[in-house]
Amino acid sequence: MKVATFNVNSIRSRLELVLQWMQRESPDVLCFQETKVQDADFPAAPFEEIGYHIVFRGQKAYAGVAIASREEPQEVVFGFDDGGEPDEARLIRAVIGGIPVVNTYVPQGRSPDSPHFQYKLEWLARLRALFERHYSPQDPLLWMGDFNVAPEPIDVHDPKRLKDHVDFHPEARAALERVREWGFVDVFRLHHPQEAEQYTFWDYRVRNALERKIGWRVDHIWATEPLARQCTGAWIDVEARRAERPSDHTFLVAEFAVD
DNA sequence: ATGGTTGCGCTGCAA
Repeated sequence: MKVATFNVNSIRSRLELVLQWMQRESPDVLCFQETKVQDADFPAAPFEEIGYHIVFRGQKAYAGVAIASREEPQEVVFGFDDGGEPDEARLIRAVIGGIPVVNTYVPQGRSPDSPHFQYKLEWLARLRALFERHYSPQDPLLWMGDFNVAPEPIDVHDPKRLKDHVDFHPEARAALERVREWGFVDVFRLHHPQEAEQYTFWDYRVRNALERKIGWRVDHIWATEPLARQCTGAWIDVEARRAERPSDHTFLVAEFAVD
């Protein structure tokens, strides 16, 4: 099973890039974030035409998530079910080919002194509680998406300078670590331990960021142990960031030896 | 690089 995640930064602006990538790479599951479109305007037909099911939940202008899959997704649920703000445009879960998949667009947080940053920290705590409620670390489970956190110093281009950035803040890293402790393995790091300058996001505002290696590894594919043991490889498709009208993120891919 | 770019949807906001 081949799975991938991509923050598209508008599914409508990135439609051709995405469809071409899918036809070339033929993933079984592809999770999207920042689709930036309300459900009534989501371009579902093009995905169906190339042989994929697509489920999505979005809103006007910001956020929005979707999952494309070869097999029909089962048990599709949007948002949190803990009685708080469901935040449906940031969280989709489903069971695909018998494996539960959770796709998240974790809130960015804007700045460390902002209420939005507190919301981000709470959001990650709520997500751990959701994993505790619905899943077991002893069973196969995939968590993938834009986590908006670079876990370790090796995952950013300048860890000293970026320590107060919301995507590399000690509190954000600790909040993500709390979720990881529940029972996840970062399958990219599993296959590329200590490999530096492996990024999935480069800010549009930084000129020649890709060439200058000014990036962040904030998109992730994490699996529970029994599934991680079956992971045969993981990689970042840097070429897709060199496309004509690229997203500011790129595709992260992983393969598993399961049917 | 306390600058810069992109997308949405119409004016400035989010990232």
